[in-house]
Amino acid sequence: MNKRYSAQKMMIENALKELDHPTATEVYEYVRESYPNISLGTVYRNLGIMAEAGEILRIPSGQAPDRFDINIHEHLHVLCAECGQVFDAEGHQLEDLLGKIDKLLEESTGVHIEDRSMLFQGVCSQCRKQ
Amino acid sequence: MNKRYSAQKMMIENALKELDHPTATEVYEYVRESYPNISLGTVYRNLGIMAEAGEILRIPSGQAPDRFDINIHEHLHVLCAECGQVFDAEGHQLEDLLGKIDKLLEESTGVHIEDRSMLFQGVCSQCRKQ
DNA sequence: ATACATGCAAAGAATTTGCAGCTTG
DNA sequence: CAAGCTGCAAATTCTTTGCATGTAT
Repeated sequence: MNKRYSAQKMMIENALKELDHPTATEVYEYVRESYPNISLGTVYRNLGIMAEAGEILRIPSGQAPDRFDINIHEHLHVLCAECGQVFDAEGHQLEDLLGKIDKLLEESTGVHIEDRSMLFQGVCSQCRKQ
Repeated sequence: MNKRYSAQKMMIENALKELDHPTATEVYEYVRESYPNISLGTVYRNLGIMAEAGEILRIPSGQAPDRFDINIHEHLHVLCAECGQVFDAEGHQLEDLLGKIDKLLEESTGVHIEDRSMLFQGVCSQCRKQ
């Protein structure tokens, strides 16, 4: 999967680093500034491949376009339902709580938890003011 | 929001009770068996309204169609990656931990959490034996 | 009555895909 | 050179919406 390293893929990776949880279109527009020839299809293709390979994270948001995250590190996402912005959260307290949840779930369901995807939603402080 | 109680809405609610986390299309097909005239648009419209009103849960899944859950009650889903079985989990300990996570997130991100969708994955005890 | 809901079909948005041509190893 | 990737555009898939008509309160 993704054997060759194209200039496009590098630019897409770079865009993911520069932008904050961008959508495919946002990545497209960012890369476009320095490389106008790139196509949206290529962006989608690469994001899909990378997400599939576990190199990046896909954040589904239901009614809005998916967002992508280059941060693989254990952390949670909080999505503002109003403006669509994604906030990151992490910390040892959070990890602690998540670990306890895993344990509870393993006890009650017998499933050995290996993976979790969680999305929290609400309204951010800025949107609440409006 | 949804002032009138149409036969269609009742059938959609019933479908949500009968089916396990169905997609809009699955609801449509279920209702259709007893009421062939219902339209997919109506199903989407009602699911959207109900989700918006907090009467049901929308579960975004990224590349697949969204799923809907009539169970508003605090509970988690644990999916066996091997056999595909979905386990439900709930309890006051779990709620306690989730509440704490909400609080932490609100403190660190400023977002007032109103909704969360979480999916845990692993291998169930039965599949582990094989 | 009349405000709201429906069915239908068309529109819209997000994402995927087929294919010919260019690129990388 | 061959396998893979790109750009383009058309196709798919999921979801929403406009409008004329039906229906619950």
